Amino acid sequence: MTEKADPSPAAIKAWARLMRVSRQLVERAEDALKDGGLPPLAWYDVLHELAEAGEGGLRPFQLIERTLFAQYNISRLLARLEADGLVEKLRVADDGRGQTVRITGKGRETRRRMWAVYGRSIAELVGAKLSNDDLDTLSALLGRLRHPAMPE
Amino acid sequence: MTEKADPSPAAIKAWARLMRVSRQLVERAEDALKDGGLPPLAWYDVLHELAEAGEGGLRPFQLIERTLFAQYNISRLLARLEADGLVEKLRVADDGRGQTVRITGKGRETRRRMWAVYGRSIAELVGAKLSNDDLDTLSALLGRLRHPAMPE
DNA sequence: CCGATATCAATGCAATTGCATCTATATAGA
DNA sequence: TCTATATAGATGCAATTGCATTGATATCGG
Repeated sequence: MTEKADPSPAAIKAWARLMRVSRQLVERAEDALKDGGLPPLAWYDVLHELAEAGEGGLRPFQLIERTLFAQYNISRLLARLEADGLVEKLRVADDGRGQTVRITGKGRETRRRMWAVYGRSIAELVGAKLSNDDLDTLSALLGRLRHPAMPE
Repeated sequence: MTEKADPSPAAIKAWARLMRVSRQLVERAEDALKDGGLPPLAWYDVLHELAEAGEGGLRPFQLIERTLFAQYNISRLLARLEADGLVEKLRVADDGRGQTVRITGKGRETRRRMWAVYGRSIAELVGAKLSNDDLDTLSALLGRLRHPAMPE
């Protein structure tokens, strides 16, 4: 019976805050990267996943699962990263359709330089605003908003 | 001395959740609107502000303050809204540079139809996942992440 | 083995975004 | 008043996004 109910005021407020705050924070993190002459956040997300994945690399569709970017978006983002020499694409033996994407040394270096700025943004924008207990509470609440069957 | 510190694990986790969850939720709300043959969320944001503003309307720069959209973005969004007959632009007497933007009847109607879908998304994606107490806690925590000197 | 269907990834094209700049009016200061 | 600067908003152009589709290989059912 709660199927089509209008949202409660509390839900609307939480939604509005979530939308507004997340946009603000993204914008500020992006600005910090730009000011540092560094690539946008999206590049970091991909480089981060690839760095975690190690030498084995990842298939593009695995990046899609992990980052939530659209397929065409990953396809073109990888093309740009490759053009910049930050990743390399390798034919994969057992699947003629696909490829494996691996981060390069230059890619790791770029990721490190981005993290110096990005990590600082996170520390300032979030770490400095809430105690660790509050941060954990926030993480837990946000975790309950994830779509079912989402990793991490 | 905490100036340039790296972010704590708790901060990183909260940041990651915030980025991921907010993107997921936006995407799902956008999808719901699309499925209903309705305009994107950005239109709702503007129509909502204009509806709240009433007959007096708002100046574009006021919309920029309220919605956080970039100036060029508002400029073109308003052009599209006007082309669709959802808003109208009025010369304003005491400032020859500017204009006042007012929502039309059709604009109000569109906003209503969007809310039927958008509100339901909020109810499902947020209202159904957390108790009102938890929603209030979430709002409070997010509120502490706002950039200083931000409205609502 | 064969055709039907599913999956992986790329891409043409339209719409939107971002950046830098531009026009026009307003305001401040000499 | 006249010039310099600031503010409001629009816009040309490049980059990115979104959508739909395509090409290529894999897999499944018979």
